[in-house]
Amino acid sequence: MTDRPRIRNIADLAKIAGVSPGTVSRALSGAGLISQKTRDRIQALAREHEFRPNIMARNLRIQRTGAIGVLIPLGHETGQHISDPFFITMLGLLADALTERGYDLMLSRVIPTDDDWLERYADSGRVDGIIVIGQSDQSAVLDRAAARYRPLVVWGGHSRGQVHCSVGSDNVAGGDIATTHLIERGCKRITFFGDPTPLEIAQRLEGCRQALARAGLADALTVFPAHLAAGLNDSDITAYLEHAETRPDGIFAASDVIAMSALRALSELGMAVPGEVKVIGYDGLALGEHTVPRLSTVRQDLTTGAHNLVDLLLRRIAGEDTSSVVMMPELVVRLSS
Amino acid sequence: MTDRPRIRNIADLAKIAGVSPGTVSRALSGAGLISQKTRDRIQALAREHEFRPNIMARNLRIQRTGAIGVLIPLGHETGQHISDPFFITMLGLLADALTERGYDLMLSRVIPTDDDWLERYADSGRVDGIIVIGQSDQSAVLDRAAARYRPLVVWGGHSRGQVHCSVGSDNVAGGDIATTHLIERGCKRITFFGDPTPLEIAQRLEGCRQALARAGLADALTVFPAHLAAGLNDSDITAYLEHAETRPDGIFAASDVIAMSALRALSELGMAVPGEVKVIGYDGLALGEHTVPRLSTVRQDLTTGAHNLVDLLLRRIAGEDTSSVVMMPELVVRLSS
DNA sequence: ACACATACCGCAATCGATTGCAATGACAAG
DNA sequence: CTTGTCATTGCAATCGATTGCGGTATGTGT
Repeated sequence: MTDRPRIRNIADLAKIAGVSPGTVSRALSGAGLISQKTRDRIQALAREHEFRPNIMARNLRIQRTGAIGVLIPLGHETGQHISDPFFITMLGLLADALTERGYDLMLSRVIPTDDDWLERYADSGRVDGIIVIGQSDQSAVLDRAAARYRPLVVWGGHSRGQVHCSVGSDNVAGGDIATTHLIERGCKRITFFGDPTPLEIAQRLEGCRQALARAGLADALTVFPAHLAAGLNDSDITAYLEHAETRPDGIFAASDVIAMSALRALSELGMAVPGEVKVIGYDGLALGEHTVPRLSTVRQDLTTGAHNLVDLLLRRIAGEDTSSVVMMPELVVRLSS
Repeated sequence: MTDRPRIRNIADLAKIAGVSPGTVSRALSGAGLISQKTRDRIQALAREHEFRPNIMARNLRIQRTGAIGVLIPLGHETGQHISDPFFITMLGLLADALTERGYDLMLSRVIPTDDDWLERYADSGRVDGIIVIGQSDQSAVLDRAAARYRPLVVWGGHSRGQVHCSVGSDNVAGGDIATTHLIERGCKRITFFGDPTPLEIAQRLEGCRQALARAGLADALTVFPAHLAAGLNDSDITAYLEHAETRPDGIFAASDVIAMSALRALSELGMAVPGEVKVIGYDGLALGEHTVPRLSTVRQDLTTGAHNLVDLLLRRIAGEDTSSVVMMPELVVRLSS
């Protein structure tokens, strides 16, 4: 074999090819003026020696990394895990969307301790742009970072006056849709399951109130601040349903995960769904298709959501200015309501 | 403000600090001989100007990236999505484990078209090490890459003679445990739900056969090659159960996701679980706690699995030689069996 | 006051690929 | 045979941080 001396960089390859490093670079990177003959020759040589140019060096020179950071701030609830079905679904979709566009995905879970975690990450030069999943309770941080760092988009609720560019569904409308559906099904005593600390949940609750008010049922609402995290809820929810003074005949869960917990609690208490209690979730996750009974829900189209996030981000990276996108959620009636 | 000229590198900062770039580097990176006084002064200056050293340049010089690549090959089944609950759970746990050890996680979905995707990725210099989740049908590729590229570990089944370092549960034992449990519960007609193309599934089926043989029920087994992907199964499974010549009284599903589909199909067909049919899954995912009835399963401890993966990988990065780890799975009896 | 050790700091090479500009060569027209 | 043109290729600076080595200032002991 002639590849005794391992080829470790473009200069080595240039030496055995009898050309300059610059020529090798042009031959391998595809672009640039170079004769077809030498290009073919050098590419063949590179293949033969299993040589691939070092990406880090390229990144440094080129000033781009080809990677997008996906950050998941877990501010309001430390119990909420990165393996939460919602995050995870979104993550998978983002991975697919970014791969299609030729970007890698750099995942970081963030537990905000200080208030410049986002700016630190942005300045580290590790990524070309950042997608944050969920505002959690970090809106201020997001706004401050967005003012200075352009390639940043956020999945979550949209509020008037926010500085950062966000993609999300209209949570108020979604809350309204869900509640209206329960009302149409004849529910008179509705309980909202969810802790309204994060913006999106608060908006869903607002939509819920709005629908009830319109129907003249303003005081038919109870709010039970269930955790977002799967698993933390189960005993709480069971206890709540068991001891509630007036049992609800309709449950609007702020997420599908919470709805699943509710379904199981109801089943254990022997309360028929949808006979005695009707249940509707929020998100439209795949797991809702597998519950018994199948879960009615308000679907946010996460697939186009992910595509929107990526699309806006890449346009921002290209220097464009983009405004937020609010998508319309959609009622999915299955068997739980 | 004095920060008119934006500080973009340590040379700029060195200039306004009146020292050399090298000194700034030493001051910021913590290590190196430097007086406490200048260190404090320079760090203060850096903070004041919101300067953070460029990671790419550092990576190039240091020859490490601080990132680990997590690859998910989707070889045997294109329908299987990255948002599959199992992948996603593993991904979340890996993200946590890697974060703890100070590494970032670079996610890539891989649809193997050629047979050097792994080596290409390894040589790109983008990451310090690679974790592959699931062998899929790529064992040959894994072995070839492992022979040359040290920092590589794989989640999945272990087979004699494999070259790559793997972490996983003993699938044969797991299959045995599940089947033995069904037998003890009195099942006489057992159906295995799962396509045994991937190594791990084949091993679970083998364990199943082994347990049946031991109990003298060798011909009590039917195999229905259900897809691994959630959602693709539902109509197939319903159709199968409806028309099967002899209805099973015990179902061993090769994954919890398949088991969920089976549970729902059974519920739709009005077959009582666990009364008429007993069901057991495999994996021990959180979603099994939310089904109705709660799903019995064979748990692989994914948390320690993820920690093992990270641990072995970091030791390999450090130059150590490590051998594969096979963890013992554990029976979790809930209400479906 | 002198020799010597010590602690800091600066210099400059280095990591590996990219790219503007200059230089070389080939080839055609005059 | 000379000059002009164009296509290729080489040269060297550059991206930004790190680090071994050598130099300078400071401090100690006599």
